[in-house]
Amino acid sequence: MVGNKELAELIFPEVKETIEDLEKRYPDRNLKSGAEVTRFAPSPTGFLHTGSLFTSMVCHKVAKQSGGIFYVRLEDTDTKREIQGSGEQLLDQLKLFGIVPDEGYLGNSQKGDYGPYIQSQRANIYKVVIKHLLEEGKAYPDFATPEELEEIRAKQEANKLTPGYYGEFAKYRFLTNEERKERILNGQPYVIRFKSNGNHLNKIPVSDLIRGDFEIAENDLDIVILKSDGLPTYHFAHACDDHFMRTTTVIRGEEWIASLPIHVQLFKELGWTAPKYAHLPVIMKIGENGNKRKLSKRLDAEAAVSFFLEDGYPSDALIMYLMTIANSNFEEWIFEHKFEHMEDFVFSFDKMSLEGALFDMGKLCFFSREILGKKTKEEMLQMTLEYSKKYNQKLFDLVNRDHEYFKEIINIEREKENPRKDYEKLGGIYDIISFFYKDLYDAYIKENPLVFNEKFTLETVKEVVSAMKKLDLSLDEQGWFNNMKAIGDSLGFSSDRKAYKANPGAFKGMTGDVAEMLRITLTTRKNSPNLYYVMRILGKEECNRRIDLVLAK
RNA sequence: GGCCCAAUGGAGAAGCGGCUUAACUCAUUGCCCUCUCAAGGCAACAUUCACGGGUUCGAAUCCCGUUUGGGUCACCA
Repeated sequence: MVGNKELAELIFPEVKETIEDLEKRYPDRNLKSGAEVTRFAPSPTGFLHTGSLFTSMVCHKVAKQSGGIFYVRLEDTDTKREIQGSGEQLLDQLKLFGIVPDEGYLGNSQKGDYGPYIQSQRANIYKVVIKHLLEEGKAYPDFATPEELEEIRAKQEANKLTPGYYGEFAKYRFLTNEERKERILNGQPYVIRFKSNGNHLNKIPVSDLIRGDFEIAENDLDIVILKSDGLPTYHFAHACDDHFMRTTTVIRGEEWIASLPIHVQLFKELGWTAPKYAHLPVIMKIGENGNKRKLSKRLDAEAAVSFFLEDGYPSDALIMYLMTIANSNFEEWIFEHKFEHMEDFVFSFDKMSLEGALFDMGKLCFFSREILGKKTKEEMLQMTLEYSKKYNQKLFDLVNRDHEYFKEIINIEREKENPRKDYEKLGGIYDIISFFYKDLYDAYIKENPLVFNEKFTLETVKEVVSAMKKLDLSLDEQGWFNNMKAIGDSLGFSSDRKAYKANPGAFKGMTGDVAEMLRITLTTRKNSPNLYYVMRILGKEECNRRIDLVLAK
């Protein structure tokens, strides 16, 4: 007669520790009441997803605002999908968004008393727990081959039964320990499954911080807890790790709701208190078929956090945008606080929408312009340098020609009450400011025709532009403008808007038309920063040189 | 298909039985101001809350059904 203990010993002869040992090694955290311990638990399977950033932001926020702990745990149990180095990159990118773990996996190192924080290094911990389960008869080795599993599934489908390894279909759960021992001794491969005592006809109450209370069918599947490679599955690792790492609140995507019965059961059978759960809605996008679907890394550029980094959206803009999705009252709050100190905002789960929001690029751009507009010229220089060095060589070289010149340009109508907001991302700066640089302007003029308002003949344009050479740049802005108005008037361009509107036929145009011609001449574009400052930066000589260039065309 | 969740404008949403002729923000459109933008100011944009029933003196709010959308059913997480 082979007992459970003997079987457990046969499977895990090297495991000497007990659950009690683990409980002692990982004692309750000594935190003030109300302090939440949260975790972000990514798999090193690729780059940081926007949805993961969203989740980690919420985890981080909840821990920080409660005086708790936020840690990162690397879930690298799927060795087949693992991408080398992606764990480090995940942490690097998180950091760019101000999400820095208090403990756990830090990329190149680990920190904290509840580690290791990399699941593949926790194999012995899982084995201790599984050995215990084996001893209690709550787990068993399963020798089913993929073919057998497929057979079971086919049979279930043919009979319109729920697919899965459960009840009578869980054929190896009925083996005697003798039979198990024999197969193991024969070297037959196996996994360890949890022996479910649930019935899917029973409803169990579950609780979610966002969705409230509801009922789900009890789990009756004998789920795999230890794969044949000796590593645990997500469900089991979740129970063990979040128990021994003393997580108070598990915050994860809503795709996990369906497996909640498994987790509830695992915690119950292990005799542990389950953590609180918050299942976050997923960020969506309208798909090709017109329906909503999850942001897809393969289909949607904005699904990868690197996309925003590469284009140079400021990290706080993305975080602010994500927070508006997370908490509906955040927007009003951040407006009141003039887009500053968002760390003071108090997040709450019940202000969270239950439905997945559509990713709104336009709104992100709004936040981005707002934030970039508030930076000082020094900050802009630093940010642009930092960004372009990594992602935009062309811009990097341009800025490095002359830092002071760049600051002068970028500072036009900045650092005032209502600053300009025409930079929506750092990556867009090059196109907006390149005309300031003589060689780039010349190169452009050489290759491209300037497009003036077709209302006016080329002769008119030349007449006006040429007259602009007389503009006095030593005047202040108002004086300069009056100067331009006067010149315009003398050429038949009304400086009196009302007079012009009352009798448009009496004039060639308005001062606005004059300004536009000059602007296009000097900047090649219809839109540019404040013309007065543009001209001051360019200097009288360069302005006139450009005018002559255009006149000669 | 089974199970679970959800449904307010172009988007994010407030709303928790009477204070709602549905807040706020983005977007869009018009007007004012204006050298272009930006900013600012003023308007417009859901006569109605997916639909149908019910409860109630009273429903976007509660209940039921329908529809639609999302999630999930692995030795992936």
